[in-house]
Amino acid sequence: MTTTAIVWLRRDLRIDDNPALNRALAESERVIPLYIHAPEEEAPWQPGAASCWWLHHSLRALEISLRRRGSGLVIRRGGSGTVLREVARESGAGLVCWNRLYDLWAGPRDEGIGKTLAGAGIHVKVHHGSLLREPWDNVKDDGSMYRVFTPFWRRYLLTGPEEVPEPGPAELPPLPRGLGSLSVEDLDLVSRIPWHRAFGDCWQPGEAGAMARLEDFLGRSAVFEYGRERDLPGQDGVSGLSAHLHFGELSARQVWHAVLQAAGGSGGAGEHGVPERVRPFLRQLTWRDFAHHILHHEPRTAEDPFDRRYRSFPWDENPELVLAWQKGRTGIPLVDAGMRQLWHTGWMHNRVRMLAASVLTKNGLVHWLNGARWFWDTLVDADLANNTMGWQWTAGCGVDAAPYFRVFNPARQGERFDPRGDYVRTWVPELAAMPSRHIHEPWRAPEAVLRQAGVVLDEDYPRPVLNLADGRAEALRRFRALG
DNA sequence: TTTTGAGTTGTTCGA
DNA sequence: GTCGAACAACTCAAA
Repeated sequence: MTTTAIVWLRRDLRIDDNPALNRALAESERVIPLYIHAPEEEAPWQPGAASCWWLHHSLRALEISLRRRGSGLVIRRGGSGTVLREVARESGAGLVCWNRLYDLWAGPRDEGIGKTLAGAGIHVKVHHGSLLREPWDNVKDDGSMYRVFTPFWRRYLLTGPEEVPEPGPAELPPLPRGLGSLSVEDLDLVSRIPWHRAFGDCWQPGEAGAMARLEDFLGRSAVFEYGRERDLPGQDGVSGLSAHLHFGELSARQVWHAVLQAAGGSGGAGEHGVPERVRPFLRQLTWRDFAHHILHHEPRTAEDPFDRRYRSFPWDENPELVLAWQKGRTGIPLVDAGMRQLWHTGWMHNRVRMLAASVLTKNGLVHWLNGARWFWDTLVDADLANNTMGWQWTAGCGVDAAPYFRVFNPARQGERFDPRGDYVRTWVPELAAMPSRHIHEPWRAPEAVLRQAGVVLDEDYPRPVLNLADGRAEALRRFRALG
């Protein structure tokens, strides 16, 4: 029996259902939970500012709960391979366990580190802990990847059940004495510019916060209304678990099984193991697996259109539009509401993400990567697989993408999904007194209505900085020319 | 082997 | 006001 094992924690910042941690505990007497800060290894997609804020708080939460169980968290900085060898040497560890990451930079890096450690006589165990299934497990009969979601999802239903989560330890062995560690603060993750000051009111990073959110989502039965409510940004109809899932504060498996349990389903093999009333939500959860499936099989798509024809698409440079879009000053209320919610809370409702992306790429003809990079920096749930898939879907160049002619109309979207204007009123307070009929198109409102609402266009709130109809027509021309 | 039908998230136009 | 058609091309699995 190996006496000391290192658990290399990355984006599995939890104690429950952590296969690497359980493995280390099963095979050794002493266990060292280790976090290595090496953002430069993640280039060119180093964590953005909002992600770093989340990471800071998540690490603190993890450290506290590890200590409560009798252990602690060792934090180091430097090349991951080097630090792992150092800590192994200092502690005499003969085993390193981790849960797999799927990012393009992580695969080769981890494989290299695994070989180096093995060469130094250290055992390595790699586990599956982030997705419902490994990206290579849910493939077509001929072994190739899926390009359409529905068949991918159908296969989940037919070939379930999903793995059951493993309970985590109630107690942990103490850390070996004398192991040096940085503090979370030393990592300097939180920007000195306090633009994230409201994040703490919205989010509780860490395993306990993740569990509380899941329990709330299930407890108030929102999961059963998800099919209807998830599209309404002014309502509390979604789970809000995205960032928790990204950092692995809870696993997709835990969510899957908790939902099934709440629905009283067996979760057994065959489609009927998944009750109808939780299918809409579990289907969305499976989209996360699908995004990782795509990026695993086509890693180039983080920056290159999945549909290669789009490489020659004539995007426009439009820095003024990009700036207005980022600041939530486009003059299109629903888009501005979303962009301000993003800036303020580090998160945006998915319905509005699609609209904001559609306006930037299809009305504004700006390359989707401009939007993807902004989201990357400002979203607390920024995830390369999800972000890439979402932006390429909207731009029309991705897997199972929106057809080029599907261009969202912000006013129509507002009527359908924010009919009373609640969401706009919350995030664009200068329009709060506008009547619902006109709130999504203030530039078309009669003078008297504007006056009554106390809105002076271009002073209190801008007119649209782009002509939606012209942009749409031009986009359709260019997309058609591509075919 | 070939055919067929369906496929996350939409809008506009004309009858 | 409501309704269907048009706006492509391609993937996938079942027949």
